[in-house]
Amino acid sequence: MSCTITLKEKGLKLTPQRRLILEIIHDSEGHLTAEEIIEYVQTRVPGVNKSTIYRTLELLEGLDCVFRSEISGRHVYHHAEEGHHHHAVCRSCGKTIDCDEDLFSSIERTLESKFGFHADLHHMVIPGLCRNCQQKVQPAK
Amino acid sequence: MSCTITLKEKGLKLTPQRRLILEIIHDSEGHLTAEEIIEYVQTRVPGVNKSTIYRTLELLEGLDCVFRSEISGRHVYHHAEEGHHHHAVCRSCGKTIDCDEDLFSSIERTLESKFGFHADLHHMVIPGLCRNCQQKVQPAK
DNA sequence: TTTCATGCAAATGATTTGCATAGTC
DNA sequence: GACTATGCAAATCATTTGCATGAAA
Repeated sequence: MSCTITLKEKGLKLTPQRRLILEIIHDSEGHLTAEEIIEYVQTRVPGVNKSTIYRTLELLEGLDCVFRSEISGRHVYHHAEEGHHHHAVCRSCGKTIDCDEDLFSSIERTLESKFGFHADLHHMVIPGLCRNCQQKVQPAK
Repeated sequence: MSCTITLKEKGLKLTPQRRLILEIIHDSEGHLTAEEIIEYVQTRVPGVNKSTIYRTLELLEGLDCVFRSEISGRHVYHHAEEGHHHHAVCRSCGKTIDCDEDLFSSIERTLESKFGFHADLHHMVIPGLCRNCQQKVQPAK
């Protein structure tokens, strides 16, 4: 993994905890919330502390090994090798659809030319309803 | 204000606190964070409690008197009469540019036809850099 | 005079931080 | 052995909640 090399180059240590966290993010397609990562880490190796995981994630983000974004205030991570892209997330079932990086590029161009605003639309989370959940009856509650 | 009528119709009470909060949201163009609203309310009437303000905002959202969205985990409100629209927010100076409601409509169409995904892109917050801040030298830190 | 709303204080929940100890290089 | 990383516990910070009191209708 390129990340382990990056760690070494920076004089940072490759601890078992960091290996494990890297491995988990690496093996998952799509994004993981910080909580999911904590859960998976602790399932495999009980006793690893939350703080360690948060600190590692912050570190890896700084090294551009993982990208971080936010879904309703929570941190969400995916590994950098996936490249930038967007997620359409179903608010009913949670299913995620990965979308192309340039989905928003026309909007970036519009904002640039209209307002001179340089938008960062690199890893958007798009809320909505997936095909299946649209078909379910939506109770008026 | 239509909101006060809505309150009465629902058998809800029009208290001074609610009046004030409505007035503040109404008088501001653009969005306000919950914290800003709390600050403005307490400047005008010291002693109004945070919980009251949060509860009122929640209530007003339920009545569709205000719209709520999120900027980096924080609640952000604007009054409903402005209609749906989007904000391009400069991450350097905080300046906000209001954008047209249908800025994202082509993306909505793309997601719909490609994946059958029904996106809710009603009140997006678009991070980026405004014209002025792009011109400032970006120190490498 | 009966709901509904407020204030207060305490709870929440994700994330962060200080500090002593332990592990990597 | 030096310096970094970890675990633990306590601190944050925005938001929420329970409950007794107070105010609209």
